[in-house]
Amino acid sequence: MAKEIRNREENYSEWYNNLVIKADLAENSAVRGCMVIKPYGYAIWEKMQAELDRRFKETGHVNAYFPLFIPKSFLSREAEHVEGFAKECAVVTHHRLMADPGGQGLIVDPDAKLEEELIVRPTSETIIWNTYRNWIKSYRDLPILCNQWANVVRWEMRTRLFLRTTEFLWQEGHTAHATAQEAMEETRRMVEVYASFAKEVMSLPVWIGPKTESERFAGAVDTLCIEALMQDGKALQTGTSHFLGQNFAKAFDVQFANREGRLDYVWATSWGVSTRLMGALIMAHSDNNGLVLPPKLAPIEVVLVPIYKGEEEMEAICSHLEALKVRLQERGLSVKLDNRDNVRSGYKFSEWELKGVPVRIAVGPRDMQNGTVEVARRDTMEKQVLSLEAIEHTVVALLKEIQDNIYRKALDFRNRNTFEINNYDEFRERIEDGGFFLCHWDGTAETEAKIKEETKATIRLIPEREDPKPGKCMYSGKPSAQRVVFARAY
RNA sequence: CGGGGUGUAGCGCAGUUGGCUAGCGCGCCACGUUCGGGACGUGGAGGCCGAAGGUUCGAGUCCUUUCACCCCGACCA
Repeated sequence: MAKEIRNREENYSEWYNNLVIKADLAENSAVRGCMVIKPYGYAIWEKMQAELDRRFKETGHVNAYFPLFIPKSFLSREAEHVEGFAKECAVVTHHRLMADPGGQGLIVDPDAKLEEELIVRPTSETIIWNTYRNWIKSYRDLPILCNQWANVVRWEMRTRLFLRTTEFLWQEGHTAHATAQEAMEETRRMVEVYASFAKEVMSLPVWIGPKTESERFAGAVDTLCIEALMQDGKALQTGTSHFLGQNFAKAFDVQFANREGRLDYVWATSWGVSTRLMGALIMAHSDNNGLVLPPKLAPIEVVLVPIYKGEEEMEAICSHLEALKVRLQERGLSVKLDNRDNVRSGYKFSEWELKGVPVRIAVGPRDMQNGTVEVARRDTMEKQVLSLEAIEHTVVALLKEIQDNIYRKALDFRNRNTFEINNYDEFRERIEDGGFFLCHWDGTAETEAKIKEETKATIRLIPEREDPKPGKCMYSGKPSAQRVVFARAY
């Protein structure tokens, strides 16, 4: 299936777009580069939010909320941060509209010009650190472990549903610590939270590791990330966790009295994942029949479809299914009984497959007689006729099996598409087919830039190995401490 | 911002060297027959042909301008 998709790589964008729209997840809005997340798509996001939030709380974090608007001067405080974000921001310059004196409509009231422009947040480090200054006086105030669920705006030149929209939803954690070590541990802890979330909830295998200097977040000392492989062979960064050192504390003058009574700057981290995760989910698991949702993220885990002739039979089967629905719900499952009488069952089958519902149970007159149901699983498209007895146990077990199987499938795909390459010519050739490439690199930004220029491949991360094996850079032949992960990326 | 493409019904499209009443499929509404993998028949509703200007007896079609969207780059979670 994956191969089928990759064979039409030139149409992958179209495939993805169509899938998103047909599966009723999202559409383009009237506003440039923004998207409308439709109810079915948003339900998936809510499930992600709930799972992530639970994990954040488990690791000692609390939620808070900071303003949407950031005074322009804040953004210019941290030099590298300016470089990274200044070029792509939405700016509020006025606070009032007025009727056009010359005709119809509204114009911006020229008298309502703001003294200092406000930036719609592209990320919240600056406004948060400006706030933290007031919260932190002593080591006793630390650590601060805040997260916020918010929307941010980045005026990217090119947009794509879920992957790169002008406005997107995300969570951003911002923590403050007394020591560098504590902050580094936090950075590590959160990237691990993302990785286990990806694996356990999204059924998505990811690589973990630090970025190279050139790929780092603007203003970070170190950026850890998770990277996943999509079915067209391209990599997707699905989460980041940054060790910010004392950069923002210095820029916003956030100092605290330590145990020895001396003033020191606070150590910081920030970490985030966004609605891009939805894009990853779609591109990693879907097949040509539509979405394939891991049960833990499926808004509907089980759909019940009656098969009938005539009103009488329909009523009998539907009331039978109502009872089954209750039985399944009592097991904590999210169940939909599709009792529409204006479409036929075959139509319903296709529609729920398109939406990625993991398990479908169909019941017709034959089943009514035999006390059976037809159970179909979305991941493999297999069907089997089972006894109605203890069906709820079977379904619960099946959902778990599907969750695991989707992961195994994605892991297998990634393993089959991860290559160790030593020769640059071979690399150039093989990169065209996509995948992750483990190669030696001399550690210089120049080599990294050359390779990117010549092949469009970037270093996604430096994988963490217990015993890194040294070698020679495939490009320059110079010594390399270990292999790094190259890929073409979204 | 560069290169390519597309704008005609809710969606997907056709529309000849300009020609008179703008079409098809899907969907929608009504009725009937159907119903174990995207049903069928009959009837019906739905369009300033992206926008503005021009050429012409006549423009969906030709010319100019403009806007929007999509794809490929640069930018990026």
